[in-house]
Amino acid sequence: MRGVSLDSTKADDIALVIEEAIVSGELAPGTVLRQEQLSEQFNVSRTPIREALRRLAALGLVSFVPNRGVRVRTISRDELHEAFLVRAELEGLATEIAAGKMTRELLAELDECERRFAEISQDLRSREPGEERRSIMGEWVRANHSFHDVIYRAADLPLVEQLAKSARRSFSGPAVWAPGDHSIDELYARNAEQHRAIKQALHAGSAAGARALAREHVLSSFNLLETILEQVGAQPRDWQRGRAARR
Amino acid sequence: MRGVSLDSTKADDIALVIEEAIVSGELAPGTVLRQEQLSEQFNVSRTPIREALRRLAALGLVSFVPNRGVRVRTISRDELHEAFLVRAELEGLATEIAAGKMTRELLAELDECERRFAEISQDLRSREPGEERRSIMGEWVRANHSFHDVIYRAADLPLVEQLAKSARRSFSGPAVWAPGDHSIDELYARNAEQHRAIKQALHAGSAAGARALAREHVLSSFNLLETILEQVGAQPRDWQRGRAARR
DNA sequence: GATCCTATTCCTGGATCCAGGAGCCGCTTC
DNA sequence: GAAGCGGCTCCTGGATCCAGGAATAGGATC
Repeated sequence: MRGVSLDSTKADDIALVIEEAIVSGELAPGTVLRQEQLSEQFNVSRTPIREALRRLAALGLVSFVPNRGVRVRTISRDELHEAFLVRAELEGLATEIAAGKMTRELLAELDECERRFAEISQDLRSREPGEERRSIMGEWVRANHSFHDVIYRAADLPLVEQLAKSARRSFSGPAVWAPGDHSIDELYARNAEQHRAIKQALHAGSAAGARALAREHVLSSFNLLETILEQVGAQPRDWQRGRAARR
Repeated sequence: MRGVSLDSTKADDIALVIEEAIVSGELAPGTVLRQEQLSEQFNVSRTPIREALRRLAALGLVSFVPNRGVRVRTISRDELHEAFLVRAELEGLATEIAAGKMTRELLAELDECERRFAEISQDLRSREPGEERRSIMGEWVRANHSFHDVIYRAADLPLVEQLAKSARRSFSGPAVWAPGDHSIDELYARNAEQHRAIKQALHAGSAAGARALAREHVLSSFNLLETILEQVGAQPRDWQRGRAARR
């Protein structure tokens, strides 16, 4: 395994790797995770694997059925909606608090992130759908996160940050929408505009404005996302109790 | 162990018991949890204990230091504040959503919970400080929870509910404040009033009003709590890396 | 007498082993 | 031919065993 940090257990390392795989969409929702398979994949015994899976289960990334194993959690549209509602409130809160704590350095950093994000958004929209677009999309997601991370840093609310990120995690965006779809261009444009507005509100020190903007930013992402999902025809499957149910 | 539900592993059962012990304050913050001690206490091997501890660590109830064990998480005033901020937003959200979904049955149930809560609050205030007061306080906490639970049930937002409860959990109220202290009588009175107001807003179907009331309800609890903690003189200890750090 | 080094002990993390539950397949029986 | 029953296999959950890190106490050295 690359990057095994000192002062961490194998279980923790493995949990992080699996988590990353789930969030990135590499492990599709519904995938069954076999302890033995994972243990040989990571060259460890099943013990740390089980501890890692316990952790992921507690975080809600996998669902756990006693004596029957774990599988990557599928998320229903309702749950997705809820996750966005929560994020909207928490990001609103964090941004409100941040408004009163922005230093000159943080504002500069925010400007830079905003600029970069706008640049990448523009870049993305100018490209034709295709494979190279997918790679840039990774950049886009990262830039998006950096922007919000600056705000979290300013707000200095670790718990809020952790919860919001965990809610953000519950939806592995790029893994779902088709990168070769121009209908998300609207998302790029709108998001960039919203980031700009949030940035300005923070410059102005407007706590209430920043909160409202951040909240709407998240909610509008959900609305747009929902229409995209409808077009793509994503089908959230219920899977409790498994395979060829009946017949 | 009492109440081992079928279709659950020992690790899960144990995690729940320990969680309860932590939340109720039976296990004081800072307590070191030894695997072997727990294993003989529950009459199991260390394996399920470790899995239970992993789960609690993921939930944030204990902090985990590799090779050095776990201890019950101490919470700083800042963290406590944050937890209340989060709860305020989430309860506000849930209550807003609930406002549009209240059925006749739910309203009746809410009335009953509100009535009971007011009754217990009144009962508590009329008593002199003492041991019997502590037992009633348990009733009070339960009644308080039931009231909010009705709202969560109406809102039908499991994720929000889960997160809010986890935030609520982060502070084990009755374990901290002294039951023989009349300064919290104000809390009882104010909480009862606020419950009544929230109930009325839900009857009126006022989503915005219900949200604001619920949010302020939580925030005001924190404010009052803070003054009480100051009186009691609670001292949140940092403990990272243990004891005699450099004299 | 104080400090640094070392050995011992304790405890956690990981590996391996064993028991039991769940699904499946084939056989039997009606 | 279909349904019910019993055994087989796979896989998880739990117990036990082993290795290594951390703290401590004791001794050696300055």
